[in-house]
Amino acid sequence: MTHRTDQAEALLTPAEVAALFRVDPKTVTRWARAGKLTSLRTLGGHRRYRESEIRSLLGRAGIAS
Amino acid sequence: MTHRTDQAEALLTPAEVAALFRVDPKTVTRWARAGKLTSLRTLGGHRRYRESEIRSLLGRAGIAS
DNA sequence: GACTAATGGGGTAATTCGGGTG
DNA sequence: AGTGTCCGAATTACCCCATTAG
Repeated sequence: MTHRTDQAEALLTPAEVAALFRVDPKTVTRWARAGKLTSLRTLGGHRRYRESEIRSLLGRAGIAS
Repeated sequence: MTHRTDQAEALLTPAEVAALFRVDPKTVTRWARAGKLTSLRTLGGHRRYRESEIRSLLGRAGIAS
């Protein structure tokens, strides 16, 4: 392995997160603004979300079905 | 030891940078053209990016706005 | 030299951003 | 307080094909 991409963490787009929660992408943006979600930014300003965090949040809601 | 990277700067390919930011490789190219990223060129004209710079930009994770 | 995957350049859809509004 | 929608502007994604990387 020549190239090391160690800290690579899976990221999700706003649309993907919105689909998982069944909400509008804009709502996901509001969650990020409110600090309820950790968001990275592309150099163009678009948000990316940590898949691990999303899964974690979804898991809690999923258990209590 | 695979390579001697003593004094050489670690470089990343467009695809690797794209994967880290969860964007299309073409988008990384646009960032380079816009001067948002430092890019070296292979003798054939393909771009390579400094891993240190990329990690620095990604390091702004966790800073929820 | 031949081969596969990736990149560059260009154009054109699809998302996202931000603010404002129900 | 929380969410969905409309708008314009900016950013990103997907399409082609010629060239480069390995």
